Amino acid sequence: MKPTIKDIAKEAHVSVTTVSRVLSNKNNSNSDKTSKKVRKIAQQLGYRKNTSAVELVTRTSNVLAVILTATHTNFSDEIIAGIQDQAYKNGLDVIISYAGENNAHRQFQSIKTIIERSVKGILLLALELDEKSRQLLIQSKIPYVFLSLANDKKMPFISSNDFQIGYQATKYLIDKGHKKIGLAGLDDKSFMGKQRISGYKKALSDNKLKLDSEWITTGLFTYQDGLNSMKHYGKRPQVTGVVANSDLVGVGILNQARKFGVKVPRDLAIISIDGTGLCQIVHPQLTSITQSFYEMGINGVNFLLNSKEPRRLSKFTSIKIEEREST
Amino acid sequence: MKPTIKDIAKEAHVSVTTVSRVLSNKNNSNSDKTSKKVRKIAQQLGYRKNTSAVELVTRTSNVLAVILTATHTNFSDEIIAGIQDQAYKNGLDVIISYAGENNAHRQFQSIKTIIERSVKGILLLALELDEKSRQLLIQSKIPYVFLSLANDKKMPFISSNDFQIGYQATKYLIDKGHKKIGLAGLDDKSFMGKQRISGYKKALSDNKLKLDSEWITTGLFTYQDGLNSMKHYGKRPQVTGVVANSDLVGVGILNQARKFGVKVPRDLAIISIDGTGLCQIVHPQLTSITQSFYEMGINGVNFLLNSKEPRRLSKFTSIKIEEREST
DNA sequence: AACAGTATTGCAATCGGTTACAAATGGTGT
DNA sequence: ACACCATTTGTAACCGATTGCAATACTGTT
Repeated sequence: MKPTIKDIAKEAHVSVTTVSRVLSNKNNSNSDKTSKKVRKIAQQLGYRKNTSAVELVTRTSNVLAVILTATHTNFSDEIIAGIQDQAYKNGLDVIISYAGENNAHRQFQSIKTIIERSVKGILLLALELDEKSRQLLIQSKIPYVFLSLANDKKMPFISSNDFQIGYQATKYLIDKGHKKIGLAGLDDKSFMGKQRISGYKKALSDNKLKLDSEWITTGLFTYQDGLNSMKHYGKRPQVTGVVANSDLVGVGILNQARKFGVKVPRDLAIISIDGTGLCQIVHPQLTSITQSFYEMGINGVNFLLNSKEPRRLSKFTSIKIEEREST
Repeated sequence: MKPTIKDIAKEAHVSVTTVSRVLSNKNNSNSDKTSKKVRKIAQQLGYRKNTSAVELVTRTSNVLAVILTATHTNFSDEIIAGIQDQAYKNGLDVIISYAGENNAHRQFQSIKTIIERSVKGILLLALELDEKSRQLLIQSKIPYVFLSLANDKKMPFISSNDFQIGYQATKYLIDKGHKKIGLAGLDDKSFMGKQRISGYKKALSDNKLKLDSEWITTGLFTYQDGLNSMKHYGKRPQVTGVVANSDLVGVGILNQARKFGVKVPRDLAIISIDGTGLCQIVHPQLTSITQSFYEMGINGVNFLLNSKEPRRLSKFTSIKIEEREST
């Protein structure tokens, strides 16, 4: 049987109270001698705290939960790194749960499991919640924050400003002299997609450029969507520049362009949104609007730690343009 | 305050025992009428089980823990997908903890945290444990299994047969007519590295080919190691074929070769070990020894579920060669 | 030596569930 | 009406920690 504080208490001829105080570092009130003795015996017995018991009695837990989709958002690693680092600094543990992809049931299950562990906070990564899961989450009263995906439901989030992303990316190509600019691979049903489209349109109209709705291709930010977009633009592309809505889309466009014999950047300029490592290992390297994913993770944790009462939050992290070889 | 079974009991005019039985589906012994009533009230009150309490009293948990490094992450997604799917089928929850990269302290911390939650089993992904962490893990008596990384310490693992990987990859190039074959980017200190080197050497000697130790470059399976390896091989490469020890290494070699004006596969053939999606989105697409990562995840979970008493396991999952454009 | 004041320690209740065992209830056959 | 057994329900102990409060042990002062 695994040793408990009772065993230690017996061995050390003290009460469990004393053992508990020593082992949870309330050392302001125990003598050095006793502390040392208790710690030594705990060590000898190979004692491990039972977290369930602690959480039960203290009614708190020092765990942050991250929920993400399995959809291969290749930037989630960066966000998670930020979360982990910041959590670690604050003595918190992190547990991660994959909610399947677009599987409402699994999503619900995942959130339910998390809630039943009464974690300290929940970070939702690039996750679009269906209504039922959303109710569950709100009802739980556990602080939460969406990362990387904003939303229009008045739920707290930290993300890039997607209007700005759409605007800046487009503006960048305009400044390079392009007049026919595509926007590829985004989900025009999502809040994020709408924002980017608005930014894109605004940049065009601000510069007195007309827009052809054929230039916008929809999708779910995947590699395949990139290929499809390029096929749509054609061998003699109807656009001279394109804003790829994820790095994978960018690479897809790039590869299909190569197949078509369309030279990048000579015949087609590409600017890719995200700026993950992928941009640098393809050829030509992709110019990108780089998001501050790591920072999103950091900020997300900070927000949860300071939110005693549920409060509103809409925070944008910075974006920057990194020019590489595709423009 | 969050409702407990006591609240439900009061509301339903039954005892907590009854509520507990209903809500944990021991319905073999409760009347339908009571069950329905209890469930309805639980629903109304927005009741959520307190997992800590359950785990405390039952002394079990239905959680599997995954520990991984931040390092060679580009195949861990596949393994995790396998783990998740299989865990889900068995009604288990999965929590994931990143142990930092090569940070012994963080590794130890991570394992300690997991153990204190007394999970049902631990899956260690591509993780090389230092001695202290290893002791802790063994001492905990919790079933565990290493995935993707074999080891010589008599600890259970599921991985590919790295000797075979080294052998097959080399043999493949030999069959293509290559006589000077490099082995790039592996850690020759690790068990895995040693196995691959043995396989590589055996394939050469079986075919009466001599070996030049300059052809083996060491590293930690990173993109940068790929670049370095190619720089080492030179503009007029001393090898005509190379076995890249990870997809990232393969891409690194590819890109540096392009910079050198070395044409792949004409001047240099590349076969890459892992076979993740990356192989298909670079140009030319990389031929690969593809590992069964998803299957590793499945098998890992199954092993943990069947291991009442800690037992030995050395299981190899299948590998296959997928020919693409780089050879 | 007595006493106040402070530093340590221990008692016992508590967190929210589960479960062995006992008690109550209900149905059946005679 | 009663014995008998099966079904359903309840009582109370327990899991392993934390913590308010009371009890005890020390310390220095007069």
